[in-house]
Parts: sequence; structure tokens; C-alpha cells
Amino acid sequence: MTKQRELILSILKQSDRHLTADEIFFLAKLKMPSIAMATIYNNLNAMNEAGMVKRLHIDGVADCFDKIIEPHDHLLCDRCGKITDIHLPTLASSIEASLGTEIEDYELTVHHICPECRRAPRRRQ
Amino acid sequence: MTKQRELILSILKQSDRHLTADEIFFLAKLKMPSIAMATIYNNLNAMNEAGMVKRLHIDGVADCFDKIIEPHDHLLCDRCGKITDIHLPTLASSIEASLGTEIEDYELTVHHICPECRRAPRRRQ
DNA sequence: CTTGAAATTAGATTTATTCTTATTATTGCA
DNA sequence: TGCAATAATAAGAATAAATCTAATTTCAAG
Repeated sequence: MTKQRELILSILKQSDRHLTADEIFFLAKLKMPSIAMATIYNNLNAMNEAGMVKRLHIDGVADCFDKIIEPHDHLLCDRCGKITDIHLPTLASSIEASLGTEIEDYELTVHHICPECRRAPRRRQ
Repeated sequence: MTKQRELILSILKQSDRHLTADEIFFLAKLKMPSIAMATIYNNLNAMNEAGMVKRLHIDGVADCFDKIIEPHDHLLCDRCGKITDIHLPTLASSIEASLGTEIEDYELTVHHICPECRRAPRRRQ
């Protein structure tokens, strides 16, 4: 565990949002000005492989990276773009039951219009 | 509905796979050599917005485009990368029930190891 | 203190996608 | 039919995310 990796991980852990590589790069540079973008990607990719973080693709946005606390899915508001974590604990097993076969993992992004946007519609900033 | 759009749509409809913009471009050029890549993207994006086709992001691969017949999800083999369509008709309503709110749509990619790969393991080609 | 392995840096490169501008096709209307 | 207005396309330049390369640095072990 290098200093750089520790830094990247702590940035992710301290954030309550999903960060892009670019945002992580910016935040990391504040504490370690010499850090390179390649290091960000090297570490994020390695940690993604190792299951320590999760790469997250949301349409029309650069890939984000998510700290892993417990398995969860994402709820995306199609109006404002806000992403909320959701927990659907029974989903994996119900997918397995439907398919009749064991699964490794899944990625689920649910689209909806969040309550705020229902009241006061507004395009994605 | 322009000739180009018709062509792109027919290519998608005739395919049993998910095609990348590049593959569509190649196939379209066979029938209409003057067609430009920008036209492929313009039309795919427009049709994606209109809900006629669906942009599909699979990790590590260029975005694919899927004809829309009926709502379905995708089963990805983590070994060979093969994508299979799956149908989980009750999922949307069970997500709605879990969340207690109406949803617009969802995207689900299930990861597994396909039967062939279980027998004779092999990396993604 | 050396050595060697592993990680990092810096920046060039790649590649999917979008943008721009000029051109072409299509439509509505006189 | 002719002509203006509109929309779509073509071609290729531009962009930006992500990866790769090669040189440098770090760090642990002897």
C-alpha cells in the first residue's frame, strides 16, 4: 500500500459522492502536488480489480469511482443527474432464481425523477 | 426518416448481436459508401433519445447499440465476454416495490461465467 | 550502502465520440 | 415548376478520457 494509494483511498472514503478520476486527481494534487494522473488510474484500476473500489459508468459522464462499503445499487435522477445509493438486498438471489444459475455480480442503475425534480423540474446542470 | 437512418436501423434489426458504432459504420459503408461516421453517431444518438435503440455500455468495450424489441437485460460472461439477452419481467415492479417509488427505467448487467467457460475456461478473446 | 523490484512521473498516444463548417437533400409554398 | 427555408449529411478537425511508454524514483532486503 503506497502513500499514493492510501491518499486516493482516503479521498474516496471521505467523499459522500461518486468521484471521477479527474476530481480525485484534483483533490490528490492538493495534498501531494507531484502525483500524476497515470498513478490515479493505475491505482483506481488496481483497486477496482481487487474489489476495493468500484468503477461506475453513468451515461454521458466520465467514469466514477465508488468506495465499497457494502453492495449497493444506484438511483439516477434523469432530470438533475443526482445519484443516490440504494440497497436491494434480495435482488441478487432473485436474479439467480429467475435465471436458474449462479451469478458473479451485477450492476444496476435505476432511472427515476427525484422528488425535488418532480416539484420543480430543471434540466441537468 | 432519412435513408441513412433507415439503413442504420435495418443493420441493427438484422443483427443478432450488439454492434458498436464502428461495426455499424463498416456495415453501412458496404451499402452506402458515402456515409460518414458523424451520421452514424447523429442517428444512433437521436434514436437512443427517441427510445428506438438503446446505447449499451459494457466495461472495457466501446459502447454498443441494441435494437429495442422488448425490455430486456444483459448477461455478461466475465471470461469470454459473450453477451446474452435475458428477460426478467417482474424486476421493474419488484424494484418499485422495494423503493416505494415509481421508476422510469433501469439498466441491469449481470455478470456470470457461462456454461462453456465453466467447462473450458478461456480469457476474453 | 548497494541492488533489484515495484511504483510513480510526465507526457505522448490512442481511440471513441463530438463538433464544425460546408454541402446536399427535403419540404412547403407561391 | 421554381425557390426559399429547413433539416440532415459529409468530411475531417477537435476533444477528452483513458492508456501506454520510458525514464525516474522509492523502498525493502541483503
